[in-house]
Amino acid sequence: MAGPARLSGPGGRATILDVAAAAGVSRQTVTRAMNGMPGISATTRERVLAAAEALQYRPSRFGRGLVTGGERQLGLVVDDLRNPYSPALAAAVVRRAAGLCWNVLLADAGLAGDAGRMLEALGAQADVVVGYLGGRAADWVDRVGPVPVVLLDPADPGDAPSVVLDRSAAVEALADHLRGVGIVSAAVLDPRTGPPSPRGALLESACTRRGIAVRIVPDVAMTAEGAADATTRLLADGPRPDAVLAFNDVMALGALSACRRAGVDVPGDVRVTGFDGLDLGGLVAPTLTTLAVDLDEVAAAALDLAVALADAAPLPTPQRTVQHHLLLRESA
Amino acid sequence: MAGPARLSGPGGRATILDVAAAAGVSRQTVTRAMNGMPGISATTRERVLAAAEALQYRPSRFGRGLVTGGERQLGLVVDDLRNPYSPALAAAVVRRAAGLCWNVLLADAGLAGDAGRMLEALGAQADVVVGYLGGRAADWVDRVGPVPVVLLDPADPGDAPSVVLDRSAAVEALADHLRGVGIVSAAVLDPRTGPPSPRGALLESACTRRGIAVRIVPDVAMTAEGAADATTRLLADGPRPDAVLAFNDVMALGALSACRRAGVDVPGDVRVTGFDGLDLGGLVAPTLTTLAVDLDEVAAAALDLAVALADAAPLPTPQRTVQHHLLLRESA
DNA sequence: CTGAAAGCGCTTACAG
DNA sequence: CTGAAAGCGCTTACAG
Repeated sequence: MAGPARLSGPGGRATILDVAAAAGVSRQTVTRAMNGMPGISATTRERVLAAAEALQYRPSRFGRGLVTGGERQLGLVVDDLRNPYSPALAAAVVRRAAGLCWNVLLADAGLAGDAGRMLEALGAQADVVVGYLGGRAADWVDRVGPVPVVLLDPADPGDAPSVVLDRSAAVEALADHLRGVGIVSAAVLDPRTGPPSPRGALLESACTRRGIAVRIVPDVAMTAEGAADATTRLLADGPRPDAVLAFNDVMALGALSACRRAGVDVPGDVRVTGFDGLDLGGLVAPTLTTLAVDLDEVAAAALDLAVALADAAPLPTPQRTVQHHLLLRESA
Repeated sequence: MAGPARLSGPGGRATILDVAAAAGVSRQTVTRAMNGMPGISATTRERVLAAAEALQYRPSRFGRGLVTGGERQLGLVVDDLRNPYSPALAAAVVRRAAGLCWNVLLADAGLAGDAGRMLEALGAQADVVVGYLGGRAADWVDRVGPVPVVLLDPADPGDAPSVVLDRSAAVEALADHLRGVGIVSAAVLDPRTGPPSPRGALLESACTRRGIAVRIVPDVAMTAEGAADATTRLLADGPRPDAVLAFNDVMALGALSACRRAGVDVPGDVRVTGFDGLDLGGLVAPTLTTLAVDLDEVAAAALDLAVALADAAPLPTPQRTVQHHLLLRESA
């Protein structure tokens, strides 16, 4: 061929009119062929499809969406996909969303070079944004624009639509258990600089009330290596605690490997616990005792709010609470 | 207020015209206010924004996209987000895509109730689809529609655009290493029923050529538990192999924990290896020796193809090859 | 600073 | 079986 006619779409892409012209039919005949609709002869269909193929025609999702309404899209913002908690949550959200025929647009606030721009882009394409917005939630909700936002585990929910995680009952249960097995001193591995994190404070209070001495170790990097280093120091210096309570499961895994390397038996010499309830904790030896949350429940609550917000339905209580629970395995 | 006027959008949602009417301005003044454009007085802007808020106005992404072109969207299909390999890949793709200002639509073929429908939905919203389509790749590419597809690690690439993973050099290096440390018999944990998987066949051939006896254990469930069970049986029955080569890292972790429970020292008594190179393998003790692939490289190759396909650029070689490499850690 | 017109690419009635 | 018309909700020139 001497080269196709000039194409009209953006970036020189073919539009339905180009295909119609190439096939010598009207645009609605092209629609019928492309969408497998009835009321078109087989030969016409073939001819149209061939023209579409030759022109590399791909229907515009915008043109089509404007007419059909299109599917709903959920923007999911996670913290850091390299921490296994994020993908576990994403998996639960994706599954639930698929059941509702929603698509999921995934963004990683930690990995994004420019989180603000990323949120704008997400807001432009999603009907609702759900996610961990961390400390800058207020700023970031603005960047999302007029699209409603569901906050996951916000530091301060205020009256914003959010899924609140309640860890207090699980922490109390853990403290009961620790006292029951004779723990008298515990160290808490906390990523927070300065005052303890909410989780750290919860652990400290629950243990202290039961006569367990608590030492909060601040500034621990939120990785397995960070927790391993901190644990190694803890085991080497001064009086050894008989329990190490980590901020999350990944950090608890670091604590476990530090104990193993130091020849410290878990749970014989030291007990170790995490937070989150990842499957990961069942793969190591000893298996990890942890304060778990059912992420399917979190996803269900988030989607529940998201659907209501997308429909602009009135939400008498824009918050859902999900409880953590104590998951006893081998390490404590 | 006695209740707002009837709204014109789908689902009774407000459109730009509703806001214009409520604020007593024209529609392009609403556009200016919503998008923070210049050439509008502060008071008018306030009035428009208030009307938009009252009406819960959210601009249609279709209306806007039709005019502006909108951002590119990549549909990413993964296998099963609960296997850590998928999120590791997704993280790499999301990061790379963010750099290109593409959004990522995430779908899980394993979790989806109806994978065919899911792929149609993805095809309708994405400019390119990238992913693991498994054995049914041919059928599924059809379901995606006219949108181009990049296959990740396809069983049979043919001449379809794809990122091919080449594991052969890494397998040879592993076999060299195993022979070097004196291994004489190895068991391969293979999920495949019937003939061995490509990975299994590669391992078998490389070991056999070096005089290492290989026993392929078929039908092993592709989970840590499945591999642990198979390993437990392997250690109990008959002559013990001195190496267990797992199909992937998660299965290798199962093999490790089975060894630990059986009191078998790794790597002293038995050596264990995996496939994939997940961070996970560095968190356990002993750390996992594995045949790793750089997922950033995979993501870069996939995005490279995706961009070219989205631009309908000619692709002389529609395939990119990424090599696995031997990552020696403690377990072998 | 504000508005009337045109048009983005598609599908949905409706006519023939 | 095929096509001419209308319209989805927005933004981009252009005019005032």
